[in-house]
Amino acid sequence: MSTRRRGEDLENALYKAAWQELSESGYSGITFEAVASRAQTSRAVLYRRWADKGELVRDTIAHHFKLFAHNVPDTGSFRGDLIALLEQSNATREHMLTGIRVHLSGYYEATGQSPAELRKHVLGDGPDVLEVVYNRAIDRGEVDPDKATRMVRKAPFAVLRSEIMSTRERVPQDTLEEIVDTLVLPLVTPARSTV
Amino acid sequence: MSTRRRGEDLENALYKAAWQELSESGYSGITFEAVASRAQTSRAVLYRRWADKGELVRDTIAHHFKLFAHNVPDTGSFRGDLIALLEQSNATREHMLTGIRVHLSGYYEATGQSPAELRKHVLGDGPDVLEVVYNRAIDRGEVDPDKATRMVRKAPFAVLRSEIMSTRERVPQDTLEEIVDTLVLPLVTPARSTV
DNA sequence: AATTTAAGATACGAATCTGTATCTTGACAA
DNA sequence: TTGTCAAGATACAGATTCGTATCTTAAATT
Repeated sequence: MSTRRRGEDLENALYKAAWQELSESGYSGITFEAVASRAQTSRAVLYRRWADKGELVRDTIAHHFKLFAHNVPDTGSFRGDLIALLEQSNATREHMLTGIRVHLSGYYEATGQSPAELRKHVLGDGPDVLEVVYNRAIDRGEVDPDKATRMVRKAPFAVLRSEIMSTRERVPQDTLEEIVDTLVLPLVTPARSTV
Repeated sequence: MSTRRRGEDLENALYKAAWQELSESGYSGITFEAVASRAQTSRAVLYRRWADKGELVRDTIAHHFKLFAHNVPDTGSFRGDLIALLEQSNATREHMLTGIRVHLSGYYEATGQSPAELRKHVLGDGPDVLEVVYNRAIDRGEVDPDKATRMVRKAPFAVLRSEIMSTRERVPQDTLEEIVDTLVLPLVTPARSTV
């Protein structure tokens, strides 16, 4: 009657359940019980894979973000690229990693790990996607390198994060475009006069 | 032997303990047990005041932020006012309310309250401080009302929040000024030509 | 000084979570 | 088809938390 899941199917179901529990309850609130129940399996299945909460949480976070490795968008325009990046961030909720840090206060204490270690474990240390996009835009003359300060570059992601955190929802496409059009472009576009 | 605390003394000790537990463990992790223990009293004392975790958490948050009511700065310039607002936010960590929202995911589910309701309970609903500052600046001609969109107004606080969340520290004054000078002022300052 | 109030200690049964162990039975491979 | 492996169910003792109830004894009030 009931099919018995195996391999990847099962694994994915476990991670999905664990992620949901983690999002709702945080490190201190997540339980093997709740994860097993949500995944419609038994705790034994979980204990075969993870010895304790620390391992479960660490691997769950890593798995979740491994699914959504960022790729460098190439839409032909800076505006398009940046919106695409925000879309990725919006869809994959990678920014939640920062939010989740609040959620994980107990994790660091319990495991003795540092946020940096977790970040490395989760994201690896590849090249900075955002920098690629900006460099291309500067080459094209779409962006004034002097105006695109560190602060300005970070701003749209900060705003997106803030938006998500207060609504707890995915941000609509309009808003992403509004962020780029009203916040970023006016700040980084080179003065038209100097041609 | 041991003096027995009463009234405000006791109340403050309870709130302090509860806030610390809340910060570390979040809504799902906080327990009457732990709070009582940390406050060096017994659970009975807590149950006399709060019927359940929801009440305890709600009042704890409210109490914590009531200590830091915002007042409207009046420095004479828009730049000064905005920096002052950011300083207040930076100092009182009111922005943590948003961060804590992540921490409270379980709270909303458990109580059926909305973030807006909690915010109202915590901050009351006085006039919007930020709006006062902007209106004054518009009257002075320092700010172009058409440029100061909702998104632009929110941005500096989003950036500050983001900065805090990733460093878990208070943001230095330089950074606050950088936010205002490189992010906000260039966006909202009226065009000089139209005089 | 007498009275009232509530702090703080202790105990309770119920519920939940932990970690482990055992058993049956699908799913897969040889 | 047969054998192996692990999914999933169930049970266990121990720990923790819950909510309540009871008792004493400081600390305020009268």
